[in-house]
Amino acid sequence: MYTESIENYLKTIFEIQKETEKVTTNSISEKLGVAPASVTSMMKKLSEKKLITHKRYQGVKLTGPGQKIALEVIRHHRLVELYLAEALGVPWDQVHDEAEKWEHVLSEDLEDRMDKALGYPTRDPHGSPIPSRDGTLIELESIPLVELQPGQSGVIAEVSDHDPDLLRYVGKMGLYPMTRVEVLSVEPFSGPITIKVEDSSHILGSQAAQYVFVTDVEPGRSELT
Amino acid sequence: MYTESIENYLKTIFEIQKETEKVTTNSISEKLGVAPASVTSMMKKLSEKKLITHKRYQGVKLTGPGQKIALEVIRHHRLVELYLAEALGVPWDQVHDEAEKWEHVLSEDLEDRMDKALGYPTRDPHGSPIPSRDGTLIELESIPLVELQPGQSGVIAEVSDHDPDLLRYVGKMGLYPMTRVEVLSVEPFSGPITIKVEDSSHILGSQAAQYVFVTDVEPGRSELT
DNA sequence: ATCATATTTTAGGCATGACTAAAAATAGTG
DNA sequence: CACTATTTTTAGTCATGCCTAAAATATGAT
Repeated sequence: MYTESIENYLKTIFEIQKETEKVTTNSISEKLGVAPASVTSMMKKLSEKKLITHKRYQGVKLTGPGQKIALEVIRHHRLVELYLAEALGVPWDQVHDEAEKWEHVLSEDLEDRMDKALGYPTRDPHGSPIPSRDGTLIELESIPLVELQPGQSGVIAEVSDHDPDLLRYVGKMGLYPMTRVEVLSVEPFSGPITIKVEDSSHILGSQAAQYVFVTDVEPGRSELT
Repeated sequence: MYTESIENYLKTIFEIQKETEKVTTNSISEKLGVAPASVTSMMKKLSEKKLITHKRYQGVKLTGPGQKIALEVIRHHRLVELYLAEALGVPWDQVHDEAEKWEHVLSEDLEDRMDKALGYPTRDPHGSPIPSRDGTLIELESIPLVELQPGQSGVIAEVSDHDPDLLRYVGKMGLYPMTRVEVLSVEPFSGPITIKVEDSSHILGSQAAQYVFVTDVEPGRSELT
């Protein structure tokens, strides 16, 4: 078993790897909230354990075993998030912080029991895919809501869970995964967009619309008029 | 917030205090599985934080605040045990070990949610009382099953959860809390006893019978014949 | 009461994982 | 290409919580 700290580093590296190709010391430092020097010394340790490869000044990359562990932690995290939401009614803006703690103390047995109780789910409350037990992660093709043209509509695939305030904000509009949303208008110069969700319309800041991802994009009604 | 280590020490001191009056360095050392010297240095730290009083070579005692924290940890532990058993079907011999980890990461919010989901319970799966949120613990009057005379019967109040093997052993006989058990015979020289649980009889070692506690003791049928 | 034994404490170390400050390597700009 | 700014690493510290070995204190038997 690895320490909580190691699990967090591996998870963080995996998440950065997913969006920026090159995983730098600074990016890990920022995301994890530790000093860059602390990252370097941990990278040395992870290299020795063959969980990452690390060329001095050149960033890091997870090895097979390293990625396996990262995915296990992420599986724990997302299963717990969903469990807390479904079984205990924890609001979706709170499940992330709780899962950050639980992910490290979840036994394999309890993982299985939760998985079963939830009916072997594939998505967490924010729409992120839950890795399978053998470490397979199926990413859903999706684009940021902010990129949709007026008249286009899409189905919410995923909402970034990095900020509870954002989740509460978009949650109030009903922007949950699986919900269809139509873009009515887009203000220029990265201005707000007007959207329609379940027959009521809302104004959404472009910043927030960057963190809401949609799939299944269709031309929408305005194309037909 | 206190460290996991501090929480474990306080919980352990509370548990020893409950059964032996004087809490010695060695008893803490054994129960916690750490060297006596480690205990001494932790006692120094807990004294400075006013969580215990400590006279050199004279044992320790929890202060009010120290006991409060101990009871919070125990409340977490027992609530989690019951939750795991009820909600996820974890067998009663496994809940203790899982709860040892969960008790330290349970937020107040989740504590409340579990408490509510369970219907504000007062006993964990082993029959131990769950302290209330304000730190009140109601001990049930009970005596070891081994002290019952042939013919007497009682209701299982509590089974020690210190050994999973014991729990599996007595569980197979149906010796769960709230179950009535009758002592049919007692072999001399601390020999095994014969018991009747739900119309089937079993032989129980005296060692095990020491860890099963009963209440509501009645003379039983053999007194009437 | 004394002396051996058991208990507890002190002293000194070690691993983990964080930090700051300073040095080294890289990247960007004229 | 040189020079500055940024990034990364090294060096040295620190707190936590554990350890062993040795010293101090307490306990119990004669």
